[in-house]
Amino acid sequence: MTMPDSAPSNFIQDLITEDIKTGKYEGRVHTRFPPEPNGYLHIGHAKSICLNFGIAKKFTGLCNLRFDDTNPTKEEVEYVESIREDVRWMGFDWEDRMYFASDYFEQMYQYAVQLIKAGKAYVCDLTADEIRQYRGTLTAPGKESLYRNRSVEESLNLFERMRAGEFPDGSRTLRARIDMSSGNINMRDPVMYRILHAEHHRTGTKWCIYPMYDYAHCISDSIEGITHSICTLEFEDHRPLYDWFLDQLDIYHPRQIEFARLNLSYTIMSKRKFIQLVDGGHVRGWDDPRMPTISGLRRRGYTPEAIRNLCERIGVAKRDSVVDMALLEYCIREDLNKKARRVMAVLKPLKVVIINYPEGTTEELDAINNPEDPGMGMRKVPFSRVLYIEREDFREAPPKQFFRLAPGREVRLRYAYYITCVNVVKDTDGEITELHCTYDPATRGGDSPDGRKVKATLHWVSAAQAVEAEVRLYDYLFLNPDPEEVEEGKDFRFGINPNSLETLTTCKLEPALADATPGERYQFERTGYFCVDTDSSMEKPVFNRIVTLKDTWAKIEKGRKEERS
RNA sequence: UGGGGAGUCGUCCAACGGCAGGACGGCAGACUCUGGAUCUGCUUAUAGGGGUUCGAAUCCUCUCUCCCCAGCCA
Repeated sequence: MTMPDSAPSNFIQDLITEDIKTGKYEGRVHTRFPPEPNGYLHIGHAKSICLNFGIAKKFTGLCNLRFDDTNPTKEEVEYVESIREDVRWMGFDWEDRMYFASDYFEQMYQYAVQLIKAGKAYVCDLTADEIRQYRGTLTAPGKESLYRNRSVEESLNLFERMRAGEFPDGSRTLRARIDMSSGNINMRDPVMYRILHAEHHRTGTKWCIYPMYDYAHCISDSIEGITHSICTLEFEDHRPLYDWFLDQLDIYHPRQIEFARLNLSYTIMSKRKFIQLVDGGHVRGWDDPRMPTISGLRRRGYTPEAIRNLCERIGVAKRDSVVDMALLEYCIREDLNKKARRVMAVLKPLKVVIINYPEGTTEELDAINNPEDPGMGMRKVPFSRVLYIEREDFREAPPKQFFRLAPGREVRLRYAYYITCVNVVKDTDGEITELHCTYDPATRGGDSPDGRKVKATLHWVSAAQAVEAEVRLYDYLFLNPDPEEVEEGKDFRFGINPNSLETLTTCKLEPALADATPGERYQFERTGYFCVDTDSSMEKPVFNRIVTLKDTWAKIEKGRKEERS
């Protein structure tokens, strides 16, 4: 795994460096990645993963994987499995340090008893509704619960019986006794434990009371000897509570540091909305290649290297920000440019007959597998009288700056010959069905001995040997860079891109692709990077377009279209 | 109108009292058997007003704007 030392520093590293200098935590650095196993990880989590594991590595410290599983009604083993897989795939190793907050339930219970004894916590019989009313508002202080001053003995007794299962869900809570008039609502006697007669994916039915995040998280960090507990901005005003519990308990006290979560243009990053996309049939599942989930990106063909690189490039700060999707695309192109084998594939085929090429003849031409890496070698590509080229590569009436094939024009077929279009064949509807071209035998391999130049080089596939395939072209899931920005009264689904998936079923691939296996990535020359989908089979290969190549001509055309409208 | 945060190129991140810099994007150009890659150049920013200072993005002050918080979710 590479995490170059050139990785730019950030304010968190600065704080840690300072802590090391002053001898806080004896110079140790120990972080954790603490997902709740209630859904699949997305690229926003990737930022946190890279940050936490990256910092540990940079300071030769450790990073734990810890599941924050304090809410049995939402959490499932299925998610812990997928999270483990995703973190591992991202290239990080927690070694033997995979923990669960639920591992610490007994200790948390004991600490809670301790807080009750110290008069710092009490059992409250208010209903959820009453608690809400008593909490006050953003501008008005709260009211103290009438149970706030009940005796330590009574609270102790009640808390014990809560654990024993004597009370129904929601009937009582354990609350911290802090300050109902605090400007910080989190400090208005927050709930520490609630009664939940629910089966937990790890502890089964052992518990019917479960700790709340604020109480569980700081204690988990403390138990694991975490030095720097890195979380997102919305927890900033929970920090006083984090500190309060640890101070009251007088136990080892990590430092919480908050950073801005990742947002990406043209996509969303919320579990709730992912579910709406999946349930609404807008995507095919959590691992749909259009989803910003790690599993979606993986299926799409993104590499861990590219995602890690993105995380490094975007930096870490406290300001809310939206990273341009173009940067993610840059990262995957950069990675795949070095690694992906080049191959020819015609997505939207147009038949070409080389009328002066002998019938029934096939020859093998040499092609380079990766011009960026000569070590990847060469391959043979069959050439014959009938070929396919890309429909887009021919224009009967070529516009200005269109260099590709047109009537009477000569272009190069990559690694093959120069050809000239001599005739356009159409059907009764006027649709072009095939092209007749002549080739120049002297240009075999793609160079002309007389030194004449052509302005375009086209990719092509020999018809007789072509492999048929399905190719899925993806576009952004949303039309607007900010999916939240929709018409008054409409929700984010109104902005879904209806054309985020285009399925092509008649694609022609060069025979080298016949035995491509799921997960393999290729560059289809001139069109983009593609990855063999998990739906793929020998009978019917399926490819996902990971990202297009930069396309100057497409940009020119797009510019013209916009000028006209 | 309570509390907590944040404001630097279009976007993201630097600059920690001393020439506002990098990356992506965009725009030009060079090169090219991928209109790819590569290379070169250009473009554009310190929210606003006061103050301190030889010197302010940075320190002080006032104002403005944006984000988060009223789950027995995390």
